[in-house]
Amino acid sequence: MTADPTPSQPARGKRPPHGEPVVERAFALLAAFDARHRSLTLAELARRSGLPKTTALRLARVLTGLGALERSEDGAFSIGVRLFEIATLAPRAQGLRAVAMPYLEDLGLVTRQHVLLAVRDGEEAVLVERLSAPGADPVLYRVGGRLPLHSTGVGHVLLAHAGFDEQAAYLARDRRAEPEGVPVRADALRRDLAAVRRDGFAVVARPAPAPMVSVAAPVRDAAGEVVAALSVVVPDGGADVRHLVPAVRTAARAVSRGLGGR
Amino acid sequence: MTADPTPSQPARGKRPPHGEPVVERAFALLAAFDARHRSLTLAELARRSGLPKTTALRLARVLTGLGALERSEDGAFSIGVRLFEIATLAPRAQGLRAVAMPYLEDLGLVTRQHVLLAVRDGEEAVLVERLSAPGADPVLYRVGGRLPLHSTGVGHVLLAHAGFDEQAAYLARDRRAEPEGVPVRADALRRDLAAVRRDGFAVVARPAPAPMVSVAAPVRDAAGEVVAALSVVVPDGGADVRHLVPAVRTAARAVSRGLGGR
DNA sequence: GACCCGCGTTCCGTCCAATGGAACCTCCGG
DNA sequence: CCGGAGGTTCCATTGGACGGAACGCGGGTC
Repeated sequence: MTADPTPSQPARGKRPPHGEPVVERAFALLAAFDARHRSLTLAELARRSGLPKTTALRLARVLTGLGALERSEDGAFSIGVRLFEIATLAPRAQGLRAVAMPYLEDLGLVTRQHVLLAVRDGEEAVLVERLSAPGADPVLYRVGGRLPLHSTGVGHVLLAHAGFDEQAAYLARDRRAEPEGVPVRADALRRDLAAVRRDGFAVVARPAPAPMVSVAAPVRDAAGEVVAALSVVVPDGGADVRHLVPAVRTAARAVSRGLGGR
Repeated sequence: MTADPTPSQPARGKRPPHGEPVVERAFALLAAFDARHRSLTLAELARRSGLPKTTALRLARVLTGLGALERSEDGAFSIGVRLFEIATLAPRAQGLRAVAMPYLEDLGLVTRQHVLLAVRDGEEAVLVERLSAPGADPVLYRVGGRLPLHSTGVGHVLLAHAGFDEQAAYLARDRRAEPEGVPVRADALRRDLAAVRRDGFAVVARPAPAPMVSVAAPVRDAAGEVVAALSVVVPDGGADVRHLVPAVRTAARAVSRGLGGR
């Protein structure tokens, strides 16, 4: 028995010392999708989530059974409608959107360009809604996508009203470049944010692909806390955009009132 | 060992013979939320999901860490923005919505009432988008909510183009009442569905709370499969609603073209 | 036509992550 | 002062999760 014709014993099923908790792994599968990858094969899913193929398959099947994922006839996975259904119950996303929608539409009809509604999640803003007029210029951000806090109108509003500590942490670390490599000066940004708090609105210009200007205002909840920001984005024609300020602020206050705030 | 001074040994940590898989339990927590319960305390979460309090807390914390749930200062849980972000990647929900939006808006401006966009999920329709004109009548369904397949315009369209087996199964079993208790005749419904397939649109009246009529048409993908339905809902004034048919069909075809279909 | 590669899938021996009762704290209302 | 409910930590136990091996298959290369 020294010379074994099968040199390696089977050694089936070895769980490696440290596996992340199951739920986190399942979530990693969901997180493997992004705007450029809305449909993934099992192999892609396994690669992008960093999970072994077998584990990815098992979990993906469970998620498919729950409706969180869907599987098309060719075997590819995508995010399921059931997950969308649950996500519509998020107070800060769909809940907010529901009360804001009419006012956003009004604003869109008046300005005939883009209207954005965003909330802050950590160090970025998440776009909750975007309305774009048919003739409007390039498409900037995607609903459900993330925007940087510096360099966008809604970002400035959200950052200006963030908690003191969070704001300080952001300013200390995260002053990367954004449009095409221009670094953001922390002290200039700090002054801007103070002005936003004082004036109740933000105006941010972006030379990026096409020159655009954004006018944004805060949305408050019943407790007076800033919970979202709303903005219009128009082409920067050098003309005066200040005349948009009253409309944007009025719309933001209307939404706030819809939330029970002032 | 017959008379034990401490009658019950500690017996800590007893895993009951059958626990559902972890992922399903985590999902049960998410599924505990609904339109009337968008914010739940730990105790409510445990009750509604059927999980022990301890387990509910542990899983809810994991989900909170992942961003699927959020916890407010008063300790209540709600669906998180991160989950919304992922859900926007669902091709059949947000993906569809993105291409349909402009046409829905056009339709809304023309009819000045409600515009609906829905997909089928099992034996129900899920509302992907709803646009309501400011002056429009009562609010019927919620984005992300579910509609019955019989008794709604989009439902008829989706059911009419469902797979043969699924349609037969639905007709055999599920002819419950809907508006206020009127049972649906299977044979009548079957005739209606045939007409929908033949004519390319559906007209469904509802006496329910206020009398409304819905005109719906199918949306097809690149392969020609019906993947969604789109409709306008207007008050039933006895007037002719047929004049809405061309507009609805045109919009539906425009969306289909946007999906790469005919 | 033999070979290789990548994908999706099933199988199953191993073992650690998940489990939930006990116990403690706090905050109410009576 | 006490009973009840909500939220939390602790921890002994074990069954569900794990993933390498192995297979069938389709498509590309030599």
